[in-house]
Amino acid sequence: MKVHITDDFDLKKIQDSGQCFRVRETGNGIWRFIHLDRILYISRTGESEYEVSAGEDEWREIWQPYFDLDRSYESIRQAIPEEDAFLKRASEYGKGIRILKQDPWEMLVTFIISQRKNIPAISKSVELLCERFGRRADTEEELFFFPDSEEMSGADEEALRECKLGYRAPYVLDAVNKVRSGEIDLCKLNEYDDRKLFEALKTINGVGDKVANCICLFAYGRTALVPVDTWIARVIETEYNGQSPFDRYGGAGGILQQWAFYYARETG
DNA sequence: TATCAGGGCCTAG
DNA sequence: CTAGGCCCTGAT
Repeated sequence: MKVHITDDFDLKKIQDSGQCFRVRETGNGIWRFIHLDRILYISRTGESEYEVSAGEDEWREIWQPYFDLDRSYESIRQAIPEEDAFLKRASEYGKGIRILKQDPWEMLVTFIISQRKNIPAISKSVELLCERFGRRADTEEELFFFPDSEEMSGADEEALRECKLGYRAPYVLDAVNKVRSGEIDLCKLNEYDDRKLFEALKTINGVGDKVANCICLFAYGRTALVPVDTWIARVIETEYNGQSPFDRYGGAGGILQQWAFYYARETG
């Protein structure tokens, strides 16, 4: 099926934006995305035209929200004043990135794993986790879904360490326990305001400010929240004299953060 | 081969 | 509030 996307949209930049770790280019300009047990193949076929493997209903109900397509990123870019030269530059450089609305459980586990790792190492661990605990997809290529909390409930620390989780293994076990017991209801958390959501996530072992903000932004679409990692901390220090510029942009701070992160990481 | 840093967080003091 | 320690991997 063909779809039209007129707003900023760049598959390669989305893949490299550091919020998703299982997106692959399968060749010939076709990108593969996985959300829960859905797989999407998508390629650009014209100025604002894309070929997608999904039907109309699935596109509208699953992938349109997934890519946050009801929001105009172009107008967010244009609202940045010229005086804010760095963010102006970063937003143009990162034009095409979207904040993906991904599965909360997957984001919780993935960003617990992410601490003190680089992106290739995160991808490796996530892939091992999928192969070991996830369900195999009914596809020609060997492909595994991200394991849900039930599928991971049989995991012990040793098995997780074999997935290269290191000292994070007990953290992930705590996440499994809290979700399986109902102490944390990832679906219910959606009803909380930003602050409550953030605090609830932090009750899980291994979830600090940075990881909690990532989950809020990349799973719950809380675009006002700004994860501060080493790259963003560096930007705030060197470009803004230690004064974070992101709060000035209210509800869009998290989106600007993503442009800044991408720009800083890609250009050194 | 050795060294360093990596999308941090927890615990002690 | 601040300093170590942590388990490894990827990069140089």
